[in-house]
Parts: sequence; structure tokens; C-alpha cells
Amino acid sequence: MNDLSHHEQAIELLQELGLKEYEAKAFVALTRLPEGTAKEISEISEVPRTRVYDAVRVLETKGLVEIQHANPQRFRAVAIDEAADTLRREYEDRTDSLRATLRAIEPAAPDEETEVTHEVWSLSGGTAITSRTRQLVDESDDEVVLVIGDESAYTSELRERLQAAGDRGVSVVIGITEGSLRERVERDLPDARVFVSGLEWLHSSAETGDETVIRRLLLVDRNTILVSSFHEDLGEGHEHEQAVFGRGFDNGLVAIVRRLMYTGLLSNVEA
Amino acid sequence: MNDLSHHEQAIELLQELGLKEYEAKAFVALTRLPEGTAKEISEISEVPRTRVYDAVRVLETKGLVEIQHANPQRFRAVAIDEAADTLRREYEDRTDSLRATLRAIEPAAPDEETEVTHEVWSLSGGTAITSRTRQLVDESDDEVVLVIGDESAYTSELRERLQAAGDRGVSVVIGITEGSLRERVERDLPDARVFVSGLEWLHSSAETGDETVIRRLLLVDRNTILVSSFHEDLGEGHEHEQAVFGRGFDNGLVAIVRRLMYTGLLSNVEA
DNA sequence: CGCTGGGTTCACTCACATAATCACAATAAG
DNA sequence: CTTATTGTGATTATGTGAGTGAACCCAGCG
Repeated sequence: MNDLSHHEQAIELLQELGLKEYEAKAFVALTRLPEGTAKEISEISEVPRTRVYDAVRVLETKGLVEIQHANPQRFRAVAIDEAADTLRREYEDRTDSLRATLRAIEPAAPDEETEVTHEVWSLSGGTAITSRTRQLVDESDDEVVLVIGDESAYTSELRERLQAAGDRGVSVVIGITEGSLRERVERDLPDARVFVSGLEWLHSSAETGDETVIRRLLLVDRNTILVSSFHEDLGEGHEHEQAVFGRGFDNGLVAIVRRLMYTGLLSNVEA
Repeated sequence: MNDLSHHEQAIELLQELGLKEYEAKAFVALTRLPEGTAKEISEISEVPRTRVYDAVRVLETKGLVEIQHANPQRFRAVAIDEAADTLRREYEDRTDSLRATLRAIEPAAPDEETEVTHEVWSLSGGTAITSRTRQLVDESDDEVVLVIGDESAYTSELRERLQAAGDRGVSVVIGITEGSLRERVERDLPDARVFVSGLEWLHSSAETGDETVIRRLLLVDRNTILVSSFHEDLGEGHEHEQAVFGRGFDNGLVAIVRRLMYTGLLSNVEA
């Protein structure tokens, strides 16, 4: 990756962090110069000279740039780490406020009864999916069957939750597609049943150009399932995890997956 | 603050965190409901029903909402903490990338010689100002005079820097306007000279309605100064710290402040 | 003095993204 | 079959930001 695309990438990032195009370009320009005038900035960035002033003023109020009021004015960017910290903190503060504000709102719903059958929900994003996985394991009463399609899906937190489930009498069954994980899991969860393969087809479907793998497959108490798939979408690193999660013993999706899992299980289980 | 303004505040925050208006409104609506249909969301938020679908789809890809594909579709928001964490993490990742990317760019400047005289820079934002304060104390050779107008400006980090400066032979003089801080500072910096008052006028100018106080006043080696003021701007908590920072013994600003500080100092110093 | 030229600010146009509304297809209920 | 409700797509407004040029200010200089 050459330096030009670094520029563009930095500019994009800054825009995602809430700066306007001119602001982002001006800041990147100033990052390359120990200091600069409007003219200089305009030359090495693509910002029209007459707009450099607005942009830099905004940057100053955000604490990213210092201004020397002389003729001509001179500008300089703060240190990189300082800039990054400033921006990070800004968003941290916002998420904190959001948390507090939402908490103050929430209890405002006319709680109704809802039938708990046949639901199928879809969700996406690693964090959301991880979170629901955890929750489902936690609420298991009887049995947890989990197929781990990818080493990274087996986190230490998940391990703890599984151990806790086992400790309260839930039978834990773990399916693995890669051999490497097996030892670790067997060591972590001595009471669990661990099996390998029987489900290789879950892995990448090499025939289609589709780069999709099943990452997690969870069946709880025979009536709730969660399936997540991982897409190595597009050439760039734009990867994304998607999942569906269903409830209800007679839910079609649940039924199918239950069937599949027990099939893979029966032919491979080891005590 | 009633609940209605909580809503608005939450919506604003979400927009600042990168959501569109409809997305923000729909999310807040879902926060109040255990789950909801497009119609319900449209009713309690101000989002046109036909737009709820798009908005919620976007929220789903951001990991903030789960969708049940039934008829009618049902939506639910993830837990508040989960949502806040998801958003925070998103921005943390971005600032990290930014840091890395900028580092890769920086060495791209034709380093020129610059005369180091008579500069006056302005900067704003607590972090930027704190950072420059630190830097100036660190580069002191001979003398540091610091007036602390506000307890919060005396952080533990600053204390360490001042101690370090003292240890390498720099004479440290601290001015204080509130008595409460005095003990602490004298204990922290036994070698420093500490004086109180003589500079009360630095504090709030009660006659003008203006809520502005001088927060820090720093003179380094008699030739570099930094003055920061704190505005309790506007009725709302919209506060902001602004500063100027100047270099050069014969710089007019530096000269004036030097004069002022030594005036306050001479009449009050204690060994 | 008035001119000239760079530096700076401001006001204006244009394009694009988003908000808002509508028309229509699909589905379920009566 | 009719009707109401749900979902999708197309279309029209509106507002924000990018891009451009005119006006202003203030040197220095003829």
C-alpha cells in the first residue's frame, strides 16, 4: 500500500469520525507539515484555498489544530496520538451519555404478553451475536449443543459460561471442525462430550465462489437455536458475521437444525 | 429534565454517533418497547411507517437491532449496554486505524528551517491544552511559573512533570487562587515556592455577566507563556476551554504576562 | 493619495444525500 | 370477494456541504 492510498484512507477515517471532507483533507495536510499557511495546505491537499480557513477553524475548536494569528496565518496539527486520543475520548463520552440517557428512558413501555413460539430473529455483527450466544448458554436448563466452526468463536468468556452451565447439571456437547481446538476444549470442559467432523460440509462451500463459513451453531434445550455465518465479503477486508436465532420446539428451522446436529452427533460422539 | 427531553437527547446523541435521524428515532422507540412492529414504531417515534423498514435494516447491520422475519415483521433492540459497547468499539477501532495510518504518512514533509520568535498560537479544548502545558513544563530549562486558577487544572500528571522539572534544577513557582489547594501543592512540591492571591482578579470577573475564569497561566523560562480561560458558555453545560500560547522573550504577550506574574509574585512569595 | 497584490472573509450556486410522500404489490382477515 | 394491513419501490422536496467567485482589508509602492 503506497502513501497516496494512506492519505485517502486517513481522510476517509477522519470523515467517518465526523469531520467534513475539507476538514479531513486539511488535517491530513497539516499532519505532513510541521506547520503551514492556507496556501501551502491548499496546495498539498485538494482544498480550495479560500475554504482552508473555515476548515481549520473547526479543527481548532475540536482541539486538533493550533492557529497562529499572524499575517499570513499559520496552522499546525497537534501530535498524532493527541489527535487520536481527543477523538476517541469524544466518542467515549458520547457513548457514556447515551447509556445513561437510554437508561432513563427505557421504563416506558406498556408491557404486553407475547406468545413465545416460532420466533426467528436475524441479527448481525460479531458483538451482537456473541452476546446472544452467551445469553442462550446462560439460560439453558437441560442441554447445550454447540458446534464451533472457527477457533476465534471459542472465547474464554464462552468457555466460562459453558463451564457454569455444566456445573449446574446441563449436558454440554461440543462439535468441532478443526482438530486443533479439540484438546483445548476437552481440557477446559472435562464433563462435556466433544466430537469432531460429521459436519465438514458446514465449512466453506468450496464449489460456489461464495466465501461463507458457518461459524457457530448452537442448540439449547432442543428448542432454541442460533446459527451464525461468516462472510469474507468483497475483495477488501469487509467481513461480516450474520446470524439467525430461533425459538420453539416445533419451529421449522429449529427442527431442521436439531435433526442435522443429532445426525452429526450420533455418528461421532465420544464419551 | 423530563422524559421527553431524554428522548430528544438520546436521538441527538445517536445522530452524533453517526446514525441518521430515522435510525436514531427508530432505535429509541425500540428501546422503549420490548419489541415492536413497523406500525408501533412509527406511532411512538415520528418516523413514517414506510421508512421504518430501511432504518431498522441499517440498525440491524450495525448490530443494534434484531429482526424477526414474520408477518408483520417484528423488531427489537439489543440491550442498552450492548448497544453502547458496540458503538464505542466501532469508534475505538477507527481511532486506532487513524493513528496507524497517520503514522505511516507523516514523514512526508520537506523540513524547512523556521525562525522561532514571536509566535502566538491559539488552541482550544481541554485535552489539547493539557497536552501543551505538559510539553512546555517538560522543555523548561530554568524556571517555571504556574498559576492554577482551578483545582481541576492541577492533575497528578502535571504534578509529576513539575516534580521532574524541579529535580533537574528548574526553579518552580506556583501561584494559587483558592486556599484549598495550597497544602496539597506544598506537600507535593517541597522545593517549589508557592504563593496565594495577588491575582484574584484573574478569577471570575463578576461585574461583567461573562462567566469566564483564567484556568491556567504558565510562564516558562521567561520567554514562553500559556494562558487558558474557561467559558461556562450558554445556559446549557456547553463549556469550553480556550488558550493562547506564545513564544519569544520580546513577544508582546509574553512581556505583559511576565510583568503581571512577577507583580503578583513579588508581593506574595514565600520561601 | 490611489494602485496593486496577497491574504482573508463572505455570499452564492450547484449537486447530492436524506427526509418526506405517494402509489402499488403482497398478504391476511373477515 | 372485499377490505385492511404490511411491505417495497419510485418520486418529490429539503437541507447540507462542496465548489467558486466577488468583496474586503491591509500592506507596500509608485
